[in-house]
Amino acid sequence: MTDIRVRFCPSPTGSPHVGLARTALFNWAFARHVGGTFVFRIEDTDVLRDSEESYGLLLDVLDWLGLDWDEGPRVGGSYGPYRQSQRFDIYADVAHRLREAGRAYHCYCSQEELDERREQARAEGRTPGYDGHCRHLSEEQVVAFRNEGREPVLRLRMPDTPITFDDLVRGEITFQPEHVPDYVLVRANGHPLYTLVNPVDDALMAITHVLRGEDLLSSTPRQIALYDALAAIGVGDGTPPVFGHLPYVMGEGNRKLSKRDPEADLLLYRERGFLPEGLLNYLALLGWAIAEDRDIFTMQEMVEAFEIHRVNPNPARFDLKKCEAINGVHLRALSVEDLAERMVPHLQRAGLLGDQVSDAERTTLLAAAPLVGERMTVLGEAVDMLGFLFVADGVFEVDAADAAKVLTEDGIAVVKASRAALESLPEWETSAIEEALRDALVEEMGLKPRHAFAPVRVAVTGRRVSPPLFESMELLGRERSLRRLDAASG
RNA sequence: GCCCUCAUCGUCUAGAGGCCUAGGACGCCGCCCUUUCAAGGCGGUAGCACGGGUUCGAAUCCCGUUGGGGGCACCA
Repeated sequence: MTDIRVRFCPSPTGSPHVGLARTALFNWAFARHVGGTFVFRIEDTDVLRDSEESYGLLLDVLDWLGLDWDEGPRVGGSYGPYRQSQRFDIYADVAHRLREAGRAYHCYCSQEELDERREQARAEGRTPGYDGHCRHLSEEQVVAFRNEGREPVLRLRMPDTPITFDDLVRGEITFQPEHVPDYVLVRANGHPLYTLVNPVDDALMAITHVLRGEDLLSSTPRQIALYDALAAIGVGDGTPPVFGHLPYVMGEGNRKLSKRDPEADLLLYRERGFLPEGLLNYLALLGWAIAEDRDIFTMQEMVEAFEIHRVNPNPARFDLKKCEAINGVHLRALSVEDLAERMVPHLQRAGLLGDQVSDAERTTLLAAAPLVGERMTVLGEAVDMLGFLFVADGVFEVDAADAAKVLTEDGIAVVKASRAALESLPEWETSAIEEALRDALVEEMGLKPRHAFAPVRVAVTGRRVSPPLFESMELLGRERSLRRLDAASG
């Protein structure tokens, strides 16, 4: 084995989902760990379901996650093109030669006939797969079918021997020939199927290792058989890739996380402000562990440690809570500058910042970042937490429910007292503010701290839950803070 | 129905025959810290699906059962 080549080959349908990201991650980590080549191929042979928008999203999301590829769209490579929609002539040629060589044959059975025989087989307790009906048609039969106007599909002639392979995560697996019937490579309308194009491109692109979801496990013997047939016509060397079937990522209940599952939409995670490194770290935990007592790591650390045979074969439930917790750890590890920078798009989307961030706003953001960093699990939470700093006074509103709870008659008295204590403060900074408020509210009014500061907090930040109060007031500035105290008193 | 596959706390996992009185993490509960909320610290809760073997010894190996998942397409 010289050059290790792995591929990630999604179909551009719908919105990218987390299962896809996990597969991409494991392929990527494997390739990087062994110093191999990571190929990104687009399997867009399904004209009905594939979309250009989806294709764009795929690139977008991989970029966001930082899973870079060595060959594929945009970067090219010597095995291109990397979009299967641009390779139809290759498949047509391969299909033709497969038939010439007798490794595949035309099948004229109609859908109805197939269904009928399948039902019958099922009823009789036999394996319901294709029965090899058209395996050995005579010239006359073919002519007769043609005359009926039938268009044939192309089927691979499967060997009548068991097929065994050594799965990287599951060990040795054997399929008996009666359970892998001759299957369709090319539709009657001439369109090649996944079952043909996927192995053909793997062979043509010299892929050595295939890591994919366990849903493809039972199609593996078919692909191995095709590899052999392909070698017979000079495509590839007949050595099938080594397969490794990754466990499912399950959703609520005990179902595979499907594209329709809202929890599965990767774009949603980006919108909510998950960090790519946080999401990836969590995804890596679904079937793999870096060490006995550790689950936080960087992608670089993952690459160094990733061993495919250490992947656990059992399906994993996606746990949003844990995903958030892991993300929170990564978020807290960010530098102040980095965190501030990453919050910007979320604040912009909420309309709290404009397209151009002013120097003053940036300064505020930098000062606020350490206050909120340890309070967030995803970046999107910055909107609620920092809104009070960036919203114009005219637009600022106190949360009604919080006001009702805290800005009672007593509460308003507290607000008024704090206003009085603060208005002539010589220096507007955190410790001075704290000292003044403690003197006025805790010492003089005899309030417990928690009761003393709650009304002030609501008046100034609009909520009972906020970043630390005194720091927040310093950031807000004297003028705006006093105005809000006034507004709450009135 | 047949084939394939999986099986450790609620969840993700560590465990490659003795290091296991089964470890870690999330969650949950309690305490500490505390201007709110968090973060942090400390402690607690909870698991080897079942039954047979093999072995001096099994969470670990074998067989079976049960349960889950996937497949048996002109989907991927």
